[in-house]
Amino acid sequence: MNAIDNEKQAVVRLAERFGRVRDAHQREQAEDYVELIADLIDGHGEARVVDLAGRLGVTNATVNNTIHRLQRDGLVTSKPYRSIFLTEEGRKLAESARERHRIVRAFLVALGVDADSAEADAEGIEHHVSDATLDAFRRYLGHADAREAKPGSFRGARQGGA
Amino acid sequence: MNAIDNEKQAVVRLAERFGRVRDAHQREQAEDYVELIADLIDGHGEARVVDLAGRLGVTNATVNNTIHRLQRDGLVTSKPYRSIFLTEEGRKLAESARERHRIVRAFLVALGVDADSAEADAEGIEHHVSDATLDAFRRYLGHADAREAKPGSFRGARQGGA
DNA sequence: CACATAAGTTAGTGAAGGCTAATTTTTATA
DNA sequence: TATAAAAATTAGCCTTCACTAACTTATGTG
Repeated sequence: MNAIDNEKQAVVRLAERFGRVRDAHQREQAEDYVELIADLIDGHGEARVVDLAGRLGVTNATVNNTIHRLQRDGLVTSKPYRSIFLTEEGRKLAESARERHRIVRAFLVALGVDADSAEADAEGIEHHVSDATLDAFRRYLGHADAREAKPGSFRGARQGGA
Repeated sequence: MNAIDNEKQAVVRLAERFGRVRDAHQREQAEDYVELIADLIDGHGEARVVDLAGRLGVTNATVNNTIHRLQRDGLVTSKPYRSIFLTEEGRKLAESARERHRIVRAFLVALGVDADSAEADAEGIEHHVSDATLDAFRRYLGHADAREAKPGSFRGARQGGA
């Protein structure tokens, strides 16, 4: 019953409570946005439309539309011509998305996938891993760490083939 | 340079050639449809709108729309009020989707994920694994098979934690 | 064979999510 | 401070993908 579990439950409740942000694709987009917004705030001090647009590969106008949806759904706040902030719920969603992203990426790297592919695939996979799978990834990382300590054993052959 | 590689290249060429079926979400939907159509043809002898609708959880009308798009994009053929067939290109796409699905599912099971979660997650993950990651999964399955033969070593602890 | 039911299709609606072009606001700088 | 550039917004358009309701075609059974 740790902090992450609490957040996970909050996210589940959130998903159930809000009629909107209901189907998988919308949830994915919401997660991508709040995760990116959190990263921008941490890295730049603020998240602006133009930064999101650049990183997501869409136009400012598209980001603007999406931000309005996210605001309607209670995940972000922003006043016209000002930068974007996460609500408490948005922050929780971002945290849990980041955590999954981090684990998936680390898992793929531990499995022997090159860093670029691992990052690219983690981006897509993070939205589709159940708790059961995420736990399996965590377990594997635990064992991989243990093997790291006493070298000589198998750790994913033929790294870097792309 | 095996048969699967040839198909993979064909799929890549297909994706590049057709202006349509261009973005990730559409590609995923196309893969889901052709994979399901292939399964239905193998299992029932034919793929009908009503079967697709039932399995995908959408209405007949929605399936109809999508089938028209897939037909436009050269992946399926169907005459009004008749069942649906895959084109050669559709069949190749279905094959490669099935192969990825199979590997992802087997990999998750080998990692200790329960069968139901593995199946559910594979459905989503299969669309997001690069060749590099798929190779890593295959390698792990190879090693897991080897360990299977001489028991006693690690094979994913604490199975069955939904 | 008639006709009820199942399956498939069409028409019309709506939201999501993308774009461009035009406009407004903010910011930076000459 | 005036003004140019950057950023944000709005308006209008498009496709996808979902729905319901109404209709047509196929199918199976009395």
